[in-house]
Amino acid sequence: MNIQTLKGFRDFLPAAARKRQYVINTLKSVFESYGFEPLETPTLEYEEILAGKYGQEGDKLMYKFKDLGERNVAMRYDQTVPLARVVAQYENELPMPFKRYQIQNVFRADNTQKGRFREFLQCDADIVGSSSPLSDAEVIAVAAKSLEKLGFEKFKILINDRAVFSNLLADKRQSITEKELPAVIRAIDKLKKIGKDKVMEEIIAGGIAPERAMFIYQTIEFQKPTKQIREILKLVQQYGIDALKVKFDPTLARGLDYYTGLIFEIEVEGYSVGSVAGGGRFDNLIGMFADKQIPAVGFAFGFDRLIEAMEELNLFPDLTKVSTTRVLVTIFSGELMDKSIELANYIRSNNLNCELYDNGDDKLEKQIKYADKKGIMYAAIIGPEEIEKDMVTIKNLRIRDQQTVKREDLLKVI
RNA sequence: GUGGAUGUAGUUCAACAGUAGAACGCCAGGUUGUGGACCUGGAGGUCGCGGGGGCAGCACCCGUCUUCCACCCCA
Repeated sequence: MNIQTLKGFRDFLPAAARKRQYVINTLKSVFESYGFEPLETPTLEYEEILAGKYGQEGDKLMYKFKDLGERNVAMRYDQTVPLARVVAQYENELPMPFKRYQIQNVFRADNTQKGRFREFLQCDADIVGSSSPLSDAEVIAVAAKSLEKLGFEKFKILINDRAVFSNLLADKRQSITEKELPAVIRAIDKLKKIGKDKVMEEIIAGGIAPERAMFIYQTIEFQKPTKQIREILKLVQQYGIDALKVKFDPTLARGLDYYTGLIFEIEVEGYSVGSVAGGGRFDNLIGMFADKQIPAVGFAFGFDRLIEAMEELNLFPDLTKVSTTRVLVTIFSGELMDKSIELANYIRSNNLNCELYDNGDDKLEKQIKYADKKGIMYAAIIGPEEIEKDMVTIKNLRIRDQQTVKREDLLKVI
């Protein structure tokens, strides 16, 4: 038997898991401060719910199988389609607008690569049922405030309006068809990565004549902000986001086909791998299960990139390197074990995380080594000397210092 | 799905076709009441897996899987 994790799946050992939870908790607190509420949906859905919602590629990458009841099921592929299902299924029970955040794993049977896994965490926040620009501004603000809360100082919010692209359709001179548009958008989306020339090549390769491709490209490049965008820009500032951080970028495209209005991406200065968040308005998507269209706007954090960027910029507080255990109570000997158990209970009853070493036969040296390795701040020792005086020795492993105190005074020390 | 690399001790890596090694980590002792240093000793390897040619394979050939990187696509 090979002991290993499945391709594209990961373990998170305590040090890494703590960091992830720190980020998750921070995001939750910001989301909730704006009135977003948690939503959880099942890992498995009926296949027909998910099938065909993500295009050809998506169908290929979806984990699908038959369960023991012979039902055709598929694993959560993103959080937007389940959201649409929930909105349709509980339409009358949910407050509208429905503001929810969702932080769950999604599964894609994609080939692995740097920063790409088969199970990964998505952090979405969306507002369903509002077409107000205030909602557009709010999701941008929530994303920006989240980053600030995590310690990011320098980042850039690029925003654009998909209308820029749909206007191309209306423009007779370019005679671009609805069918050609997604490919053009995908090509332009790569601008930063591959440069203008390659983008032109790709548009042309998609079957559009060179002059026409150039015309399309230039039309986009010199677009002015739409009225919607100007409105949103203004509101975002009122939400307390530094205007210098927000920039209109007509060449911002975002690959996903379903965006209808606002689109935005956030790039962190000093982290070049890519954007850490992205989102936009998708007024025609939620309605795929309901009997009517319901507008929506939202965004998602690329969780792994967020972690990576924080790592590179050193934004994790020391806390995340430290054990959640505050005190390790050592056991001096089997005979004195009772005293240690009692002490551990006492510390715990005072709301401090306290761990009792679980083998009284181990040497004190080994017990303290354990505490040190685990990053525990204090070690408590109760031996014959302490018992005689009815005291306890508390050792600070950080500053290599220790003192012997009365039990009542213990809490003042730690 | 396509292409390129990769796999040897817990970890990071060595080893000309001819007896598998180092560093760090781990364990024990030095130090039977005290962690990060030091000294001494020790344990630990189906050389990813399967096949092939060869007197002989960790090394060569084929297949397969893993991991990594890129493309496609995407977060």
